[in-house]
Amino acid sequence: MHNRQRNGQIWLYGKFRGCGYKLTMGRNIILNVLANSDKHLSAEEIYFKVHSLYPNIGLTTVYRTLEILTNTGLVFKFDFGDGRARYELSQGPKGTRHHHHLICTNCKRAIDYTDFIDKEIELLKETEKGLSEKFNFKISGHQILFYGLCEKCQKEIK
Amino acid sequence: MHNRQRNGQIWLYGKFRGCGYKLTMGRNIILNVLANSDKHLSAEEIYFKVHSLYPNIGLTTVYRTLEILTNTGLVFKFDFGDGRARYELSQGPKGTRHHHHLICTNCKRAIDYTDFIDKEIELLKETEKGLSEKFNFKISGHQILFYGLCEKCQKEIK
DNA sequence: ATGAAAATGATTACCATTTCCATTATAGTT
DNA sequence: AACTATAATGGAAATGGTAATCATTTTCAT
Repeated sequence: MHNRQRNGQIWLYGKFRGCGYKLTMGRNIILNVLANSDKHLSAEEIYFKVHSLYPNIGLTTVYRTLEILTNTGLVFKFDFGDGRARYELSQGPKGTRHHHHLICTNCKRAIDYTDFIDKEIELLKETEKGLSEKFNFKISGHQILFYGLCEKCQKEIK
Repeated sequence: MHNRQRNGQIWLYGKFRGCGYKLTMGRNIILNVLANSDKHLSAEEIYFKVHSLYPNIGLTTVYRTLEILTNTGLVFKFDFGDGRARYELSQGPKGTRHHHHLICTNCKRAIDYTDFIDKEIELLKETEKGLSEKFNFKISGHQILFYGLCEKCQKEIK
């Protein structure tokens, strides 16, 4: 059992340890939850999932771990404007899984999309280069959000 | 004096009244502050500025007015990820002043840029069209953020 | 000027996130 | 495997931005 937990997300261990952090049970389970779930979970949602697997992990640890993961770049932290942050693993075993988001301004739900990403990425790279030079800004990432009304909310509001 | 206040941002009145809202002193001053200041102010910053001009306007009114302005599209509300929302007028007397942001992950400062916007906008329009169709999503706006280290923080951290 | 409706501000409530600190677990070294 | 310095933990309380409440005041069409 102890072993099963530990074998969950082997590919992450190196990164974690490499930054000088200890790999604890709590952190391991949080990584597992992130890796095995649908994307953009809130801290509280993560806490509930973690808690159901391992009840003596506190919300504090979840927040702390998410902060570390965000700072080391293992996890992306998003703010969709509903007052709670969302977190998702920046890459899976199959490599990066970059995507952008569509946010419903009514129900706050987020849809991921990877369509059109290729063309976007190409433009973004160019833009990043230009911006880096002009503002002497070292760019490490980007976030693209489209706001609007989802199918369901369009009907409800009309 | 009363008159001076009232003449500040004439071009906005129509929009405001057109939505069925009354034009009060407080709202007028908040609009003036937004129109005359550097961009992306937080609610509290707006409150302080408003308060120095007209001390009996409360923080509640600032929040309420900003909410109205955001809902009616007169103001954009941004979330740069530091826990407080930023607000800016969506257009000035000279028309729209759309721009994107560069956020320093260290000092949280935001830089506006309008360079490269044209090419970006073109791509975004295409993307919006594709996404609308695919997800049946009625897109009303977008937000593009680049994260990184500003010139100053690059030196300090190194 | 008048009155219905909307706006106001002070306070309180809310809720996500952080801080504090005494206790416990980790991992490198014997 | 036991030891130890150090980092990690969790519960409770604090924080801080924003929203709700409600009695009072202001706005604006008449």
